[in-house]
Amino acid sequence: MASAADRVKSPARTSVWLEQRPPSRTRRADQPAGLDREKITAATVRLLDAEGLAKFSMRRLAAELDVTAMSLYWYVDTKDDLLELALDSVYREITPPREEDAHWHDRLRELATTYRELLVRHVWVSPLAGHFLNIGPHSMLFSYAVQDVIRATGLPLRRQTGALSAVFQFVYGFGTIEGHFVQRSAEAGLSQDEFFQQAMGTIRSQPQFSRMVESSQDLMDARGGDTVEEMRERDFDFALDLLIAGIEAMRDR
Amino acid sequence: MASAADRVKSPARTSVWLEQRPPSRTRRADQPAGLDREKITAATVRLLDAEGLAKFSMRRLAAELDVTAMSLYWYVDTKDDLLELALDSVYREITPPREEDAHWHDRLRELATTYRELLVRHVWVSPLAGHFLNIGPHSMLFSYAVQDVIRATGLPLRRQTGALSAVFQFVYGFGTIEGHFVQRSAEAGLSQDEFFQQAMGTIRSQPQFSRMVESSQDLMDARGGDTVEEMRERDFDFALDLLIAGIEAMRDR
DNA sequence: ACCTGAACACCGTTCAAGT
DNA sequence: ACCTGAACACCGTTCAAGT
Repeated sequence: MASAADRVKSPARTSVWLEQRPPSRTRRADQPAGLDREKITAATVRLLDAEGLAKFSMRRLAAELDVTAMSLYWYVDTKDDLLELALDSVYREITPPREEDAHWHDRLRELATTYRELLVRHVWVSPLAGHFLNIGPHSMLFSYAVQDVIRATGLPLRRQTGALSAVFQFVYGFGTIEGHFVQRSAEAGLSQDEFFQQAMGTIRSQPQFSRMVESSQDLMDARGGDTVEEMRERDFDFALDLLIAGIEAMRDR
Repeated sequence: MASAADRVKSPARTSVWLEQRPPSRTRRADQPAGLDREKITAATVRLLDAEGLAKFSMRRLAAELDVTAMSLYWYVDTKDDLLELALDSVYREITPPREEDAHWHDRLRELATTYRELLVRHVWVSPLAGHFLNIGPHSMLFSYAVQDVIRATGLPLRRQTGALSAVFQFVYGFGTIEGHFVQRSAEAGLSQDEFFQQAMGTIRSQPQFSRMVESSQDLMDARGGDTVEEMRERDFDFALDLLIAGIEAMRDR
């Protein structure tokens, strides 16, 4: 039994960036609402930052642009296309450090930090980056910057994809969790420390969890740092040191 | 101006696992539809595996259980609660390796591999694990297994959270991307290799990408392995070796 | 105690029609 | 070329009502 979902336009599109249509859908002076892809994309990013991925809708975006939802479909085929455009556009914020003479340790640390900050600043990037192909021009530039740094490690070529994966999948995971925590704190109207204390308190008050919390108390105590942010900073720095040390060790093996 | 979203039940719930109500909502013989939380959770996992997170809805699940959507709300407060229950339940599949005498290298590799497989088998776990607190009983057991392994590394206590983060955030990111690729291939009705070839072909055919693809051709060529799966396997193994070497190096520093 | 039907306030998207 | 209104087939959730 064929459902509507089975009747797919030929061929199934996997990304906005692979569409054939000329990218000439740009603003013209006589356009009624003065829309174009850039304007729509910018508004999408603004809305996603302000209200989150869950609340974002074509109708909500249209209202923001003083237009009906349907007019957006003149510039974009689907909501997913729009999200892909928004996703790629924020990678512009990562300006690859072009000081090629710096030690790769520092270049790697800088790139990892910038990426982490991007994921925290735009929490919606993490789910979307996991979901789309992410081959837009700006994310491509980022991924080539990553490749450049890995090349500079001196690892044999056949090891480089694995090392790249170790470092940047870590940063992706770290930034995802961090961004989520920041967002939850803000939603609760609390500082990160207040939110952390409250969450721990609630968990500890549940008898079924007390045993588990105790067993990891030593880890928490030894983590060091007075605030949640400080602890996280130490963890991130140490993890990067660990990864760098790992790369050195594998290179000399 | 107060919107409906501002009027929040006191206090804002952050997890099913923190609800106060007695967990006594269990099956009784005389129940019309014979439902209970376990049955509903199991059906949720089945549906999520079969049709994905995007297509999952309360109405769809209800149909699967031969019941109206509203009857589900007797057992669960919101759709999110249900997703949290489903999420935690699959962590049951990770049975922590209880051979405490094995070398921590092997225990870490085994735990990482099991976690990776979980993320690939249930692609919907990755977005949910990023979104919820993930403090259910089964995920707790997993996270304590992780702590045990990290403890066995011999790293000083204050370094352990950072090392834990490096290893398991990497696995999370790796499994997320892998699961997504597997899913996309399956949706397109292609093997992973066919899908990969097709995607590369499409990208290469776009003039705006050819320059970029070329620049990373050497990396791809050197990656080794004849199939996508083989290349991925090598990358994963190497990344784990790198992380283990990094831990050793930091311990002796 | 458990389940249902009707209703509310939303979605993404299509299509024919307007300017 | 660009934008709209009406309509379709969906959502999650509430609430009063049934058994």
